[in-house]
Amino acid sequence: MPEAPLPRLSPNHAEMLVLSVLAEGPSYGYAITKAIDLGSEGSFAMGAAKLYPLLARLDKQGLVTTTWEEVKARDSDDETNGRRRKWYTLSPKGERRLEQHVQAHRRFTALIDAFLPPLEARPA
Amino acid sequence: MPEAPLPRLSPNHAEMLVLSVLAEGPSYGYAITKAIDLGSEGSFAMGAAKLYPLLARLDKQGLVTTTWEEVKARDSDDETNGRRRKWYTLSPKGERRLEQHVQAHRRFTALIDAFLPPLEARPA
DNA sequence: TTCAGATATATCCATTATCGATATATTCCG
DNA sequence: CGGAATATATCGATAATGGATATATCTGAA
Repeated sequence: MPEAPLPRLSPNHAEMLVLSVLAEGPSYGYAITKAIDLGSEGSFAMGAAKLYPLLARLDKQGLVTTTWEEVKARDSDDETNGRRRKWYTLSPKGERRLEQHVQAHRRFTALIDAFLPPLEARPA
Repeated sequence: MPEAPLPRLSPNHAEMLVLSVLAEGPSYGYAITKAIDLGSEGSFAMGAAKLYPLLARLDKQGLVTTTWEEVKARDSDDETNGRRRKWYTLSPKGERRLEQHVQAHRRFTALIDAFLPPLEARPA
C-alpha cells in the first residue's frame, strides 16, 4: 500500500513554519526553504512560487525586516559582483504572530483529534 | 487580543472529518455539517458550497454509497410530498481511506511539532 | 395565522492559493 | 568544461473556497 500523501499545508501553517525558522535567527529565502525541506523530510518542500510571495507578505505586514547582502565570491573582492541575498529578521510583531499561530495550531489539532478514534496503546 | 483564527482545513482534513462522522453510522449532508459544526465548536463550519461538492467526490470515488429518503411530514402520509434526504454510508474503501487520512494526519502533526517549541509543563 | 428560522440539497461566481514552468545570474565541484 | 546547486522572482493555468443565490418544506413562537 502506498504512503498516503500528507494533507497540504494551509497558508497559516506555511507562514507558521517560516516564522518558526526565523525564530531561531535571521535567514534568507533559499536557506529557509532548505530548512523546511530538511526539517520535514521533504514533506513540506516549498517551491519558489510559494515562498517568495509569502515572504513578501510577511514583510508588508511588518512581521519581518529585510536587508540585502552582497555575496562576494570566495576568491574575489569584486564589488560589482551582482550576487545578492535578502535576509529576513523576525520582528517583535512577527514573534507575537508566531505565538498566535502556535496556539491556533494546538487548538486546531485538539479539535480535530476529538473527531478521531483515540490513539490507544497497541497490543504487542 | 483577538482570538487568533484557526488554520483553514485542507481538502484532506475536510474529507477526513466527513469520513470520520460517517464512520459512526450513515448520515446525510445537513446532519454531517451540523455534526462537524457542533463537534468543532463552530470552528470548522462548512458551507454548502464546500460540503456538497465534497460529498459528490466521495461518491464518485466509491468511498460512500448513497440512497434517497423521502421525508414525510409528521402529520401527513402524502406520498407526493417532495422533501428528500440523501443518505451517505461509508464503504469499505471509505473506511480504508479514513485510516489513511488519520495516519497521514498523525505524521503531519508530528512533522510540524518538530518545528515548534516543545510544550512544556507550565510553572504554577 | 403568519412569518422567521431551521431543515435540506445544490450551483454560480469572484477571489485566492498553488504548482509547474520560466527567467536570470553566479558559484561550486568533479 | 559543464551540470548541479545557489539565489531571487514572476507568469499562467488550475484548484479550492466563501458568499450569494435558488428552491422548497417544516417548526415553533408571537
